[in-house]
Amino acid sequence: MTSASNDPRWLTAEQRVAWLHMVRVLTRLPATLDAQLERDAGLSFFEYHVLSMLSETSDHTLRLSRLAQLTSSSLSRLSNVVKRLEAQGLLRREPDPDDRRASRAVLTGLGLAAVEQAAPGHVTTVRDLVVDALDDAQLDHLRVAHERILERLDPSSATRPDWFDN
Amino acid sequence: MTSASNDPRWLTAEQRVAWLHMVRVLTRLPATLDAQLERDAGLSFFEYHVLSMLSETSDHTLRLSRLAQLTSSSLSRLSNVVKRLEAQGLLRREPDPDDRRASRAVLTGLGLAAVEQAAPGHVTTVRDLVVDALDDAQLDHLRVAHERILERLDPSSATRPDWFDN
DNA sequence: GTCGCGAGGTTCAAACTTGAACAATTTGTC
DNA sequence: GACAAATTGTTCAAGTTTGAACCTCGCGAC
Repeated sequence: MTSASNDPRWLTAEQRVAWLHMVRVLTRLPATLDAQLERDAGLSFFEYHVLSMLSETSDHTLRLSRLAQLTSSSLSRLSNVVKRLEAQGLLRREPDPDDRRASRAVLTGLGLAAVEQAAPGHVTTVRDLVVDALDDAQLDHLRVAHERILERLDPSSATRPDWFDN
Repeated sequence: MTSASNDPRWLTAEQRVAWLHMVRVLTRLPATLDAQLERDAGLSFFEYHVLSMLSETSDHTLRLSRLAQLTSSSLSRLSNVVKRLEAQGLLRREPDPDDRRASRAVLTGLGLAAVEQAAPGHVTTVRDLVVDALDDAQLDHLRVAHERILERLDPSSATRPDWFDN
C-alpha cells in the first residue's frame, strides 16, 4: 500500500497556496487595524469592537456574557477590558434587573462620542485594505466563503448580532 | 448640501455585511487554531508557524529578522518566543557568519519532530474549518480576494516566503 | 579611513491575556 | 420545595506581548 488509510489528507498545491494567503491576511490585517485605531483614537481593535457593539443596540446596553459572545472573547478578558473602559468613563456597569447574577454594560455619552470619532478613520482603513481592493463580485464571493467558514466555526451563530439581518 | 465632502464614505449594506462576517472569521479562526494546537501539541499557532517556516527551508535555517517578516511579528516578540523554543530544545540560535549583527535560528531534530507531529492534526483542523467548507471555485475566489488584500497590506511582499511560487 | 545613520537583536518594565478558582445566582429535576 | 448542576461574572497568579531604550555592527558619503 502506498499510504496508510488514517493519514490526514494533505492539502493539494492549490489548497495550500490559498491557505497560506489566508494565514498572512489573518495575521496582518488585525495588526494593521489595531495600529490605525491605536494611533488615531487610542483604542485597540478589541476595545473599539466592544464599544461598537454597544452602540448598535437600541438602548446602548448589553449583558457582559452576550458582549463576550459577540466579540468572541473570554468572559475573563471582557471583564478586564470593561473595567478599564469604565475607568475611562466610556461605559458603565449596572446590575441586570432580570437576573441578579448578571451585569449589563451601558455606553456613556463619552463612549458614544469616542466610537463616533474613531469610526471614520476605521472605515477608511477597512476600505483601503479590503472593500476597495475588491470589485462587487469579489466582495460577494468573499462574503459567501466567510459564511461557509462561519457555519463551521460557529454553528449556533452565537457570535452573530441580533440586528444582523441577512 | 447633504453631506460634507470630506465624509468618509460609509459602507453600503452589502459591504457592511461582508465586512462583519470577515471580522468574525478574523477573530474566531485564529482562536480555534490556537486551541487545537495547544491542546494536541502544546504549541501556540505562532510557535507552530515559526517552526513550520523553518521546516520549509532547505537547511532549516532562517535569520531572525527574516523569520519576523515571515510571521508578521515584531522582532521583540520573536526574540522572546525563540528564546523559549530554544529552551525547549526545538531550535537553536547561532551567529550568522555573513553578518555579525545577525543571528540565525536553526530547527533541531526535536523541533522537526514536533512540527511533524503537530502537522496532521493542524491540517485536519484547517480542512474542517476552511478547505472542506468550500468547493474548488469558492476556495479559488477566496485566494484571489486574499491576493488583492495582501497587495494592500504588504505591497512589497516581504511576508511572502521565497519558496512560495505562484 | 571615519563619521553618522540605519539594520539586527536583546532586554526591561508596563500592559494585557489566560486559565483556574471562587462566589453568587438561577434552572431543572425529583 | 430542595439539591445538583449550570450560568454569570470577578479575581489572582502566571505567562505573553508591546514599545522604548540600548548595544553592536554594516554601509555609504565624504
